[in-house]
Amino acid sequence: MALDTVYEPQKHEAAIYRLWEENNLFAPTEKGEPFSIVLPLPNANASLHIGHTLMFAIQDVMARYYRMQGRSVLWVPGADHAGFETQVVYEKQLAKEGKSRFDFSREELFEQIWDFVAKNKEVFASQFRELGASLDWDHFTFSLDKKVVDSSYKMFKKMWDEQYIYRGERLVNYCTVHRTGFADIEVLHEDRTSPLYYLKYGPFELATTRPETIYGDTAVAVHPDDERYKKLVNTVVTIEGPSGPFEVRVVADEMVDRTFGTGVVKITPAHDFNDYEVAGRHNLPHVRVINHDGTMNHLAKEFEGLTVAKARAAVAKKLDEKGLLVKVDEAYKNRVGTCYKCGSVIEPMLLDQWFIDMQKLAAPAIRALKAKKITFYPAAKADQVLAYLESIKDWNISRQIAWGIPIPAFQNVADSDDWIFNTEVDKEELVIDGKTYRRDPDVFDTWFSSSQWPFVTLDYPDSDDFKKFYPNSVMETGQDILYQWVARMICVGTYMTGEIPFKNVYLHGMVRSEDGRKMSKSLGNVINPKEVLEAYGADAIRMGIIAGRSAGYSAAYAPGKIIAGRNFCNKLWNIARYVQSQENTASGEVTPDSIADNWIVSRLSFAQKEISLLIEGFRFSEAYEVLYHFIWNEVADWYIEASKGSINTPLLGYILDKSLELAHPFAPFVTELIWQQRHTGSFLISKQTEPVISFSKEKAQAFDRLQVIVIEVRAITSALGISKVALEYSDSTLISENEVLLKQLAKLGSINQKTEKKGVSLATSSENCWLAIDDSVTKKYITKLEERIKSAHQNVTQLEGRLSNKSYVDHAPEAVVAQTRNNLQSEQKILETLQKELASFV
RNA sequence: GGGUGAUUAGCUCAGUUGGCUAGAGCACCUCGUUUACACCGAGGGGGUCGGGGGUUCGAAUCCCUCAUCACCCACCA
Repeated sequence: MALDTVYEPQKHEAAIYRLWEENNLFAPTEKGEPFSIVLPLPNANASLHIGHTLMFAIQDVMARYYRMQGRSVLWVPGADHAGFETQVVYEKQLAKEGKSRFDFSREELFEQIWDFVAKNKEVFASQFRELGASLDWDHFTFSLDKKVVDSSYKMFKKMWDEQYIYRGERLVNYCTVHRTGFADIEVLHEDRTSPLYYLKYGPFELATTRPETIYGDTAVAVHPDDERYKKLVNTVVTIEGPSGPFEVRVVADEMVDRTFGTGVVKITPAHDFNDYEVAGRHNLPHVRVINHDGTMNHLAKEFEGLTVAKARAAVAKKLDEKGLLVKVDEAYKNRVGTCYKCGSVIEPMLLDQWFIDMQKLAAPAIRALKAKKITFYPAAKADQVLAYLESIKDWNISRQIAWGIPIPAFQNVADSDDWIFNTEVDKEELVIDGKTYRRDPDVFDTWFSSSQWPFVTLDYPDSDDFKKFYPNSVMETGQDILYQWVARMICVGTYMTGEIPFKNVYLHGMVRSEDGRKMSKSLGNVINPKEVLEAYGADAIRMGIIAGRSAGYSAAYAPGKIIAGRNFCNKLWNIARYVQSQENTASGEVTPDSIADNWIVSRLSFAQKEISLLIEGFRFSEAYEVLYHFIWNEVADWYIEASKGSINTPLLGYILDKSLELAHPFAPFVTELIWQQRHTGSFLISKQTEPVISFSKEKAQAFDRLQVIVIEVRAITSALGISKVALEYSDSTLISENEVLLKQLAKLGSINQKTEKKGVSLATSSENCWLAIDDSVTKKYITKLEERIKSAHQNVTQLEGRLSNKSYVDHAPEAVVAQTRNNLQSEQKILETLQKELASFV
């Protein structure tokens, strides 16, 4: 069968994936040490982005590598309902139709989003396949699957019973546009310029960025040691406000910074996190003046119905009119919490929510981390997680949205403190013992379900899968969700199963745009992986995205590396074409014979060991480099070229097969495709790696020495612009025994044994040999020769300097010194030869 | 305000415990159609490893310091 000269991935990739899938080759094997990894579940609301490519490439390299090492590999695919995220995407669609989520009941909305997501799940599952991901599709889990919901309910119940969960009215980060609360970690803090208003406030003057919340003030705070205000502490003072006088208590609290403004703070417990805490310490009432939609309520008197921003300006104006506004610092800079989806200001809002006591939940996780039970790549991330968990605050898990897992809790309509656990969430009301209970309309934070991923996907607690594959071998994910996901999985996994959820965490950085900036739709610098995939193929994009990346670091998307990947596939393809064209004739035993044979087997042996070490050490980019170099520079450039002189067909076939094997984790499609042409009825994906055949070290080293001759001949002939030169030598068995090989590799005209030197000596080889070049041509060589002498001279001087340093000889390890001596000796010999050469010309 | 990281060739980046003359891909220059491959082959140019100081026989690598740029965390009204 004649193969195209250029490899076209588009023609073959889909068929190869189908072949794997139809033969059920992604499923874990019965035997073998388990290796398990769960895919960080992509959001079910969007298609693939370039970051996914990196994630898939790394994880698939591991899955395929360990599968070929005989491990029983389970790689679990999934999709996240991504509650809030997805609802926002869907709301945008509704907006295009002129509708809003508030036009529907939560049940109606849930149904609609369900249909919307079902379509998307199909789309991205097909995209995983296009990248060659060897995921076990039978284990596919969607975060709203029954088993995830059941597990979430079980966990909620356990936490409730064991008092890890409490319900309470707390100040919560709230987006008034999306009308839901968030966890602290979801809030984006932005630098903003906000006017700082200096107000006359009863007997005080104070600075505030929020004059509109004055209607919710229930105290004014000063520092306990502040002499200026000491007399007023614990008194009740009358404040003239925008709509008339009101009374507040003066409290002393350490929180107040005496140097800021006037050292006086108005306390609005219902709308500020600091003030809320002050109120807790001093037993102050909470007065809510802002509605959930971000407008002022009736307590704001004539400002009722205005948005916060409008009310702020209006109240300030009113205060000014009443002579209560002292001054305004327009250039005041502060940090403001914003909604990461719409950018609107997060309003601290008093809400009844479910919270997890994180100090309690994190304690076992902290112990596990301190005991170094989980290894992080990069290692420094372990300390970051630890620091995060040690200062963690309680986790608000209630979300006021439709798209998510309904919270299985019902409240007694007659007694607001009476809550019961019940999973009949399809009912709005339950009547139990004559008492009526109404369902909590909220849903869980998405991360509440996804934090269970390592065990819920394995059907914890009784399944064979769980027993075999938990804890997971590796958690590979983006460093951007270290806290949101990785930290929570460690907490939740340890809490539920009593064991850490995974042994290793490998974090990849972000794929930035070509200019090094963040990729974002608004900047218009997003790379669409689908286009790259279509242009270069999956193998190319996988290798290109892995190349030159190390754990935890973000790096720019580099198209040159994708092209290199594409070229590498073509190289493999053409190596195969060549080998197969030679194989038509003979078959026989695979044994290294010539020095080239032994050399390539020694290089193969080195590459196989090195690649293993690097992959197992999570150094994927370096493993890829070793592979690339072995196949391109050693197999193709040296061994195949050598084979054109004298060929060992069975060994050549073996080298090709082993190359395919080593490359398969990185370039699964092209390697399997070639494999299928060579070995019908067997699959490279499930081939088990065996040790490399044995070879003669002496012969391999002889080839090294032959290479030295070849390299110098090429350099001299290239510099002089001549070809087909005759090589002459005396007393060299290396040359006499390998004339054919040498002639082929160095493109020599002939090789002859002579007794007398006439021509240009080869300086770097220890063999006595020279190129028989005419005197008229050698003249041109003088300049080159002088350059070489200069550089050799520099090397000799440097090495002599090092060796004449007594401290170096005394202190450096013997091997290092010996190496230096060797280098000096060979450099001296080169210098000597070159100088003699020059002398003979002049 | 704290913390972490980065700065290596024109570009994008590697470089495990300090140790051969600091590497790769892309780009660049010269030559080349030879039994796979021009998505190619051979040869070549290009770096005082951000600046300064220190430790050491020896520093891209360890320490200090400065500069620039990222990112993360935090309750400054």
